[in-house]
Amino acid sequence: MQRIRIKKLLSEGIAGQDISVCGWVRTKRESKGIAFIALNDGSTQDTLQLVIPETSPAFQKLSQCNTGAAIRAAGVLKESPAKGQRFEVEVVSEIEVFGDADPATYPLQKKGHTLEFMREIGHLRPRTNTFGAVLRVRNILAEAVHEFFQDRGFIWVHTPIITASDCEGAGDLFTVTTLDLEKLPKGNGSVDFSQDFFGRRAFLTVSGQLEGEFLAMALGDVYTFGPTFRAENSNTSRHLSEFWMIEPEIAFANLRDDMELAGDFFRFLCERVLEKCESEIAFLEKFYKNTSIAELKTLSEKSFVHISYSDAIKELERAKEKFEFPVKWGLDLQSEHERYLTDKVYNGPVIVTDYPQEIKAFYMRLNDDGKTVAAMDVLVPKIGEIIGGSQREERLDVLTERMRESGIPFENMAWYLDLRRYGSAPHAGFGLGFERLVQYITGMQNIRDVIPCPRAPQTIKF
RNA sequence: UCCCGGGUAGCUCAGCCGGCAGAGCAGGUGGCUGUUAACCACCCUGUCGGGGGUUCGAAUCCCUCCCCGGGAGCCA
Repeated sequence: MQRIRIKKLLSEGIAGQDISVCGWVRTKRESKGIAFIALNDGSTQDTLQLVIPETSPAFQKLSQCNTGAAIRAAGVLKESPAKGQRFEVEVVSEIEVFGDADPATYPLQKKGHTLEFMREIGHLRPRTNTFGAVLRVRNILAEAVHEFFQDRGFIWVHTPIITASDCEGAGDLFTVTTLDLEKLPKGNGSVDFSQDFFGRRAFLTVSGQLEGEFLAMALGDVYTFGPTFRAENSNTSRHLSEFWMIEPEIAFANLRDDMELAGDFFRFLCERVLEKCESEIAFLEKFYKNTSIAELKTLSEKSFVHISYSDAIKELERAKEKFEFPVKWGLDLQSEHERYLTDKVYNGPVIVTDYPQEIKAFYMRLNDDGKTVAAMDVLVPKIGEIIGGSQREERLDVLTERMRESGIPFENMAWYLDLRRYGSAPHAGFGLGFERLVQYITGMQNIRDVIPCPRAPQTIKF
C-alpha cells in the first residue's frame, strides 16, 4: 500500500479507507488495553492520532515506538470519537519500525525545549513543532515571492555569487581564493592576487543590485532571489553571515513606484501565509505570542505609513522619550529611534524616505533639493530595517560626481557608468532580507531560528 | 568589536553573606478500557563550564580562559 502524507490524509481522507502512513513518533500514551501515538511526517503542523488496541499485532511493537522513532503504520481511517482531531487511524495490522530512538539519549522528549537548546542540536530541531512551523512558513514565503513577481511579468535573474566588485560598500566581504594559504604569493608586501584563480581578488557577493541594474536596463523588470554573504563581525539576533535576499529592479520607475511595489509585495506575502499556513501561525501564536493571525490580517490589508527622513527627525525631536543617541538632521537614525517610530508612533511598518545623501550609498538618486537622495527604508517593529531601496542615479554627470565625493574607485566601475552612457533610464529597486521577513511573519525573535543552518561568526557547526 | 547577564542532573532552574548537591519536567518500573505535552505511585540521574588562587573547608569569594544569551554598532 502506498504511503499517504498526513496533510493530504487530514484534508482529503474518507472514513473507512485503508491507509498506510509513515512518520516520526511525537508522543505515545499507553493505557490498559489501548495505546495512542501522535505521528508527524513534516507535511503539516498537525499530528495524526494512531489508535492501537491490545488485539492488534502492533501492540507488541509499542516498546520501540518511543518519541523520535520512525515508523510505518497501516490501518483504517476513522472519524475520531474523541475531541482534539477529526480523523484518527485505528492500527489493525502491524507497525513497522524503521528506526527507534533510545529515550535515554534522544535529546527531544515530549516537553518544552528552549530555542537556545535547540540551536545546539541543529540537525534534530527541524523535528520540533516550532521549526516545522517556521520552515513550512519559509517555504510558502519563498514560493509566494516567485508567484508575486512572475504574475507581474518580472524576469528572475541569477546574479553571480562570486564577484570582483568590492565597492558597493555594504559591509565586509569574504574572499574567495584557491591560493595556498600556507605560502601566499607576495608582491610589494601584499598578496599578489594576479596569481589567483580569477587573476584578481574575488569575493562572495554582498548584493546582486549592480548586476540587477544592467539586467533591468535590458529586460525591464527583474528580480533576484539568492544567497548573500557579509563578513561583518555582527553578533545580533537580526544578522547572519549567509542570508537570502530578494532584490527587484524596475526600469522606467521612480521612488514612488518602488515604494508601491514594496508595499504590494509585502501585503501579498502576508496574504499567502494566512491562506496557506494558518495552523503554523496559530501554533506560533499560541506558544510564543509574537505573531498572530489577526496581526497578519491587518498587515495584509494596511498600506505602509510613510514619512520623510526630515519629518521623522521632527517627530523624534517632539518625542518625550529620552534617547541615548542624539537626534539631529544629518545624523543616521539609530535602532532606538527606528523602534520609537514603529512601536510607539505608528505601531506597525513605516517607510522612511529621502535621507541626507551623506549617510546613504553613492548610487542613490540625488533629489532636486541637492541635499537628500531618493532612498527608502522599510522599518518594522522589533526587527528594524527589513527593506532598503532607492531610485538609482541615472545621470552620468551626477553619478560620477557622487562617486568622486564618496571615494569610489572608477577603474572597476566602467561598466556601471556605461549604463548611464548608453540608453540610460530612470530605475529603482530594493533589497528585502528574506530571513528578516520570515522572522517578522513568524515572530521568531532570533534570526538564527528561521534558517536551517545559520551562519554567523564562530557558528558553522550544522 | 563593545556593554550587561548567565553556565549546577538529559532539559528548565533554585542553592551563591563559605560548612553533607536540590526541585520541576524528561527517563525507568508498576497501575489505570479513549488518551490529547494523559493521570496516580515508586525509582534513577551530577567533571556545579575549564584552569589557577584564597581557606581547615569553595557550586558559593578572587583571577583567568572558553561557551551561551540580551543590548549596541555595522546592515538586509
